Amino acid sequence: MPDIRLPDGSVRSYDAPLSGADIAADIGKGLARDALAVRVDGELQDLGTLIENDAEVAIVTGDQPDGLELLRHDAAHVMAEAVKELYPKTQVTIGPAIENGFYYDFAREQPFTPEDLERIDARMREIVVRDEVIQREVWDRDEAIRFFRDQGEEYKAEIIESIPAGDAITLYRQGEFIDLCRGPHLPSTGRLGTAFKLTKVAGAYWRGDSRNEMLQRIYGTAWATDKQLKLYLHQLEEAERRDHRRLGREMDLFHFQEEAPGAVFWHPKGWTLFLGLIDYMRRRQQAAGYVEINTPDVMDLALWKASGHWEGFGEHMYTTETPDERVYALKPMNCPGVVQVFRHGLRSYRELPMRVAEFGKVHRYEPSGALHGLMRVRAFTQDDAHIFCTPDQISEECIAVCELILSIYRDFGFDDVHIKFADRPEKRVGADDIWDKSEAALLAAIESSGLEYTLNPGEGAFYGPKLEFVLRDAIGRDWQCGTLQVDLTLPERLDAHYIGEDGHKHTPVMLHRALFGSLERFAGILIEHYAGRLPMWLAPVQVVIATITSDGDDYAREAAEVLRANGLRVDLDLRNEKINYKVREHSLQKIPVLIAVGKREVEERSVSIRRLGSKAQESLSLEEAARRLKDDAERIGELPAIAAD
RNA sequence: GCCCAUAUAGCUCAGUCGGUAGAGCACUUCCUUGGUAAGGAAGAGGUCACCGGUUCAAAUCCGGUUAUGGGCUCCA
Repeated sequence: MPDIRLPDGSVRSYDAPLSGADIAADIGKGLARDALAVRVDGELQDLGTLIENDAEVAIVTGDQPDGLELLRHDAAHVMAEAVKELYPKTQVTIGPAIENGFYYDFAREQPFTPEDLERIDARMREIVVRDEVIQREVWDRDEAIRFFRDQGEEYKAEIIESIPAGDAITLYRQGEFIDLCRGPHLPSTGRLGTAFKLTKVAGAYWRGDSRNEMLQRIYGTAWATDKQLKLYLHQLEEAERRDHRRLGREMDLFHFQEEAPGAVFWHPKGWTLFLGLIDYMRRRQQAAGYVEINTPDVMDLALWKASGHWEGFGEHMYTTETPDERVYALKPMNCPGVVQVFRHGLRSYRELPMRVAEFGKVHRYEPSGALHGLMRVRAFTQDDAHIFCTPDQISEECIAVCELILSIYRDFGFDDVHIKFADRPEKRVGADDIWDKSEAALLAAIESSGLEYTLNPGEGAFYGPKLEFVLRDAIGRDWQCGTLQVDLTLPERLDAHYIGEDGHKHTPVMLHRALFGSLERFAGILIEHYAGRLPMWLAPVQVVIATITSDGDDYAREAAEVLRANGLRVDLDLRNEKINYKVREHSLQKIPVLIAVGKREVEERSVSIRRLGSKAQESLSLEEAARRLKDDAERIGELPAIAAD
């Protein structure tokens, strides 16, 4: 005779076991209609599962995160059912819910075409209308394997085989379609509703292993209501508008061309942004006690053999062919070069910690399919630094780096940075006890800094564990930017030492860190983050002075000189065009400040200022304007005033 | 690297059944001197990514290469 406690604290007593569906119906008609599943004592279950004892029960609907996830998972099942109906020879594999939607991986010889997607979409809607009951069944493992084998579903059989013998297997049946699934599921296909859309076909390796065959993955998005779906699709379109590749073209920042895949041609405006970032980072590093060096781009391959990079990444390194017998390599990393500077002459413990920065341009032959605008290139500039220190200093230095990174990110308006702790990978150098030490040191640092982080097991660098600072692009793709790595191995391999207090040689600890990570990538992220509307201090052109009639030309030139003398980046627009035209053009170019100069301004020695995103005009004397704009341009860390177009 | 798709003027895109290429914007020149998101006219601009094949004839059909896009794998 269960007493059911509901989320609002109320208790309902029933004199017989009943299901979540019964409870929902008892509470109200609307809830009965919207109910997707039920949470019993915290555990998500099918709506039809009988509740026999006292329990805390919450009815799950599509407007809750876990309800939405169920909906998406069911969308994957319904898609698989549709595909099996339309293309019976296709094998199904796995199909989970993901952020914003779902996918299902299919094995089929012929590729799915966009027309196929339309057919599948239409069939899915039929299955929703059919409102097939979704039933949970418990099967014997071996029987389940036999069943799927008989159906020609080798992949499903393989999945079940990897489940320990003796475990019960749950299958879910909807109409003619039966799929292996842990569940829970919606009570029937009708609950899926119509707020879904198939978005794309892509390749994906079976079990995520590139040695395996490639399956066809169909992606879709699914929501609780049509309104939410529409909103999401609209957001996607908006995000496309801020794609850095598109803005890079529109704003004349950079380009790529076929002769140099994965390498950037920076145009004057883009390079101004790039230099602005370096300039900013130099100041931050100087303030944080770093020195800066520069090391050769091309060095003898022997150096990378010693470091271990050649062994691990030789396939991704550029090497030279010269009249020399020696083979040189284009640097894919800065660390070996930095170590050469450190080990040049004797170092004392008194010099530690020694924080050595380098804006190093590195070349890596990345797989062709990995290239992606500025985010993933084959030639990029790291704001790299290596901190040589004693074991005692690790923790303090790591904490300082974390604080520096986050402080810098805040200056650009990134306040929700994902931090991941990546520990030892399978392919690595260095003894396990060394790894124990460096992992513990990095972990202690992140713990004591109080930052939240997630684990990324086995994803560390080959020489040490790392923290990854992850930022997100316009359409939600994550990119690693900053990184901090503890390395107890490379200094030894590259023969770096210092003389300790005891007068003996010791091997220093080396911390590798990059804050932006790749200048190219960070610039790309920034462009998307600001939707091209860079804050004044970063904007390649900060002010455009536009004349209204040619009578203003001389005064406009003079005004430009005054502003430039105040350190501002100013363009002049003296063209024989109407002011409306000029306003439109420079607004589209996302110039932060537009100054119009007409008869009135010439007479009053004033300027009329219009800021990006606002229609308001402000009239100031030239001197006052110069003072204020200079102030604005020097103000770092404040978001630009972004108004909708 | 793997799967799928795409490649036409600086940009965005048309181009039917295979018959030697078109628009808008941008650009140049001229007219217009206009007060806050597109003033008017004229002109110039293309080895249809590249290589090969089929054909009397290829932007169009076929094969290959390269690059790009979306994913997967990888990312010192």
